[in-house]
Amino acid sequence: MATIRDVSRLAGVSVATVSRVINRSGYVKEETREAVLAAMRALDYEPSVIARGLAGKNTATIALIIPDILNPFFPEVARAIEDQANKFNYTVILCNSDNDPEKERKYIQVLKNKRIDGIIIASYTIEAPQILELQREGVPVVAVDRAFGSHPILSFICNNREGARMAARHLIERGCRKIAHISGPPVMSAKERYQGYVDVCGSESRFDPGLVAEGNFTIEGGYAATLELFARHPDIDGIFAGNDLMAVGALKALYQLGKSVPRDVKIVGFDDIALARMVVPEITTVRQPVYEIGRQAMKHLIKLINGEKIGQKTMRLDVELVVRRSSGEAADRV
Amino acid sequence: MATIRDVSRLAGVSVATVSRVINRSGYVKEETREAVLAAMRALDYEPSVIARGLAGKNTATIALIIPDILNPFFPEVARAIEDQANKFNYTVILCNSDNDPEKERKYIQVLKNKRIDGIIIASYTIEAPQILELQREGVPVVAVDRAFGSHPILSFICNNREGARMAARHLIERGCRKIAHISGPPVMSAKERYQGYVDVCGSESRFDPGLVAEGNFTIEGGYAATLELFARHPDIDGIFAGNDLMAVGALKALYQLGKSVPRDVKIVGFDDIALARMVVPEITTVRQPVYEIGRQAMKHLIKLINGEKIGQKTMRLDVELVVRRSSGEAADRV
DNA sequence: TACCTATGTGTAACCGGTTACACATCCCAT
DNA sequence: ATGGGATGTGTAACCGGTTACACATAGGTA
Repeated sequence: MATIRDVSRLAGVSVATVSRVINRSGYVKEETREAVLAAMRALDYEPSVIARGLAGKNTATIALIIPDILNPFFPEVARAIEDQANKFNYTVILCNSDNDPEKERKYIQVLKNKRIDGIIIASYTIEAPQILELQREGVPVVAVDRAFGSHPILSFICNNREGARMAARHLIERGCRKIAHISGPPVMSAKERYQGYVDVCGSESRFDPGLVAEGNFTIEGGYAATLELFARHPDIDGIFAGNDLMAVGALKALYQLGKSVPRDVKIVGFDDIALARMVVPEITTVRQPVYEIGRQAMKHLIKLINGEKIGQKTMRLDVELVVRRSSGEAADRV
Repeated sequence: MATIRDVSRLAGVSVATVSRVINRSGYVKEETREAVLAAMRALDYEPSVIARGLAGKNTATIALIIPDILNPFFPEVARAIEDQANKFNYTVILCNSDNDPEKERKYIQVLKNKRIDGIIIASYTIEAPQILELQREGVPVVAVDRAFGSHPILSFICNNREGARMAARHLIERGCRKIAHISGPPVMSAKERYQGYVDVCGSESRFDPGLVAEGNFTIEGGYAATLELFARHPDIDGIFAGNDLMAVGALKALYQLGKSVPRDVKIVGFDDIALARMVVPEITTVRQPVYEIGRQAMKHLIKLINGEKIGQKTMRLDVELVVRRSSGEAADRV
């Protein structure tokens, strides 16, 4: 690998000049610039990221901290971010935090030590003070799937409450009279979705707090919650699950109970992960613009890295109801 | 952040001595060692990974190159590797290559420039020469889910052919008389699985090359292949899909065709990704020890990084048949 | 006693970039 | 003519580690 001194020697200039050409900084005569570029090409030279990192420049590396890549929601986030990062010649370090604050802290420590340029974080556990501390230390941070109230933290999140309302309204329109909700764990997005459900169904005459059960955002949780709900209310005819995984769990439970979806019970999920289209019947769901969230997160992280002053607050993206078979009217063999 | 010179000053020794303590290299008097350690603790010192990287040492970073994290097989690989890497204080850069050789080449270029310590690669497209070239340049490489014949390349892969035989035999045992195969794209693992299927079913009197269709390892592919197969042979009663995704596609197609699984048709997949347990009925499949493959890959990559001389060849791990509902005998409402 | 080896530590160069500062021109306004 | 800003380039220090080499001392052996 050629070094900057090799280039400077070949071009007959000093390393400072080569550096100026590379960084488009300071003054360089056009002729000199071309000579340097020619030398760089001739030597197939590429500046060492490590060396520039040490010299205080960017390392062209960002970190993505997520709870668990095995949760099918996160590969979609990761892919969006990786694509976007790639476009800007950034490289992504993947960190699974398992929602373990200790693991998170350790990771952040290591990442700072590696002088990564910024962090995109999707975590239920991290709190505002920790992020503000990072910012103070000069590490740009963008949050996704999580908001931090009025703290000056840039975060991209979807309109959970409105999405939940759309889901509930859709079930009502499809003729459901008794609509249950499988909620996520007590984290922001789950709470907002619950709120949306209550906005629409809370005033119904048939409403009952027993129509809500917690499913922890997992298939198993959705399965168990569904069994629990039907034990309490055998006449439930609509389920709004707080995410698609739990909707799939509900589907399995209903199959177990001998109920037909959508004939006997209609289901709506949230997120629109690929899994929603993999099962039979395909699941009606509220589509989060995950790819767009990833794109925006990365785009803005780069702005922060480049020192642009941008307003740091919660950005809400619109959701969209995607109607599929699980809430369809047609008789169904399942 | 404290530097090595801060530590050396506080401990009253030279930076060389501090470095010796950090790296357990050379001679250091026990007393001195303790003084240095105390100073390090007092200053909350951690050596800069960037600086050691520049000075020719490891960067404690490895890269994982996979085709696409959206393919549900790869999050499982990624998680195993990340866990293991973490345990040894390594950090993982995630690279989606989309099986695009050009993208792969570019990534490898960037990774070399970042002086990563090694690469774990799962790619259908990369060929032996490129890996051997990397090795020559001093970059340790381990392949997973892919083998390179007799080339001195360390790779971890499962026993595809034997697994396929187990799947086919299982279908026969469950009473299937006409067993079709949905094959993957023309890559090594798919070919081996196809071979295993032929080993068992090729000699059956009812065997016919028309019982094989290609499904490209995707749900859509499995779906289309199934429709195609049944158009040719409406009496197929068993399907061995080359992976779980295609098995799920087959499931959807059979539902479409009004066939009941497992009553009319039994299905066996391959891999045992989480999805196999998410659908109804759950899919019988040949379990690849993905986590173990990841563990071994990382473990051996570290050995290579540390310069240990280890035999570099293909390591095959055993598979296991996991019987679930899709090949069960009970009548089924699906 | 003289010499050798093992032990212990410091100095300074080096990894490959960036950049503050110095210095030299050139051109223009006064 | 002259002072001053814009332009152009080089020298050398610096980022924070590693390590070759030099040097000092201690203990053992011939």
